[in-house]
Amino acid sequence: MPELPEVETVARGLRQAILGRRILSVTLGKTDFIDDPAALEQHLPGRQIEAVERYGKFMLLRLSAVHGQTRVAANGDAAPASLLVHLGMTGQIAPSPAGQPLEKHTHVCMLLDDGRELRYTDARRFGRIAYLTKALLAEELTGFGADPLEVSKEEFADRICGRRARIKALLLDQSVLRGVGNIYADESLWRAGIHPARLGAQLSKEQAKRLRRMLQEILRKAIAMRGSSISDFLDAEGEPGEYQRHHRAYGREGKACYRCQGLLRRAIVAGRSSYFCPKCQPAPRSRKRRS
DNA sequence: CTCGATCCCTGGACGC
DNA sequence: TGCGTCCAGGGATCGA
Repeated sequence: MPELPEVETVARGLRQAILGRRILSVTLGKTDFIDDPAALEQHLPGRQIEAVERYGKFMLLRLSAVHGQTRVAANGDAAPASLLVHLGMTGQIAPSPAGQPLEKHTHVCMLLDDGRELRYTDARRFGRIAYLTKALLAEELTGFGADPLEVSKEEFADRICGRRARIKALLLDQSVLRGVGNIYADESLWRAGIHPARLGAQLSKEQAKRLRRMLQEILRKAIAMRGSSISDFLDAEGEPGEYQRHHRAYGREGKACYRCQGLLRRAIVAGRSSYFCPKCQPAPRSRKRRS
């Protein structure tokens, strides 16, 4: 479940590990989650990894132009480009010595110029990998919402308070905020004392302000602790994160609330399991049937 | 605009 | 031990 903090952790690890390396060749396994597998094989070799960025839950490997190519394409094929990586639920990307046996579910291997291989593994293949030219990348990144760590309180309120969708759905909506997933949505709602089924429009300015502050605090702390490892998240060094120890809501159904000692509940909100404290996060007036 | 349902996929938990 | 079933969930898509 890599969300913003986990993706940020992986991106930082990759930055340390592979910046400046050149990709020599590409080997593919299953490719049904790759936009255009042939493009990877064709366009990655010869390019240098110049930067690793995070955009929401995406990672962006910025690739150099191809130099010394005898047949430089007129269609911009040799120009700088990017590799877009989304880890989905179970994606992992990390360098390992080229000789090392392949982990199960390894679907992309990029041989680097220092004898290592950058490998992508993904059991469920909910992830996504795409080779993108500058124009395609720009197109790909339109329609995303604000970065939750950067968003001002005014913009946050604007994006939330006018909406009739549930706050949980809004937090998960990547076109509202980019990078928040189920764990950090629930954690921030618990901290802010807001029920996940409250409508955006039902939040006061004060509540929106508090929610933003809690969300940012939690995301920063989670990044500092290298993310949450629930089932199988590992960073680019193959290490689990530590933030799961600080979860106050996610996965705590039936356990005592850290604030009021009441029992946490789980309900499906916006199609996702949502954990909350019925006492600290009072339910909205129900619009429909409900006991 | 917002909703729920469905699909993608595999591993792990659980019941019998 | 082993099988079947359910669940996890980010995102796309479709119909209501």
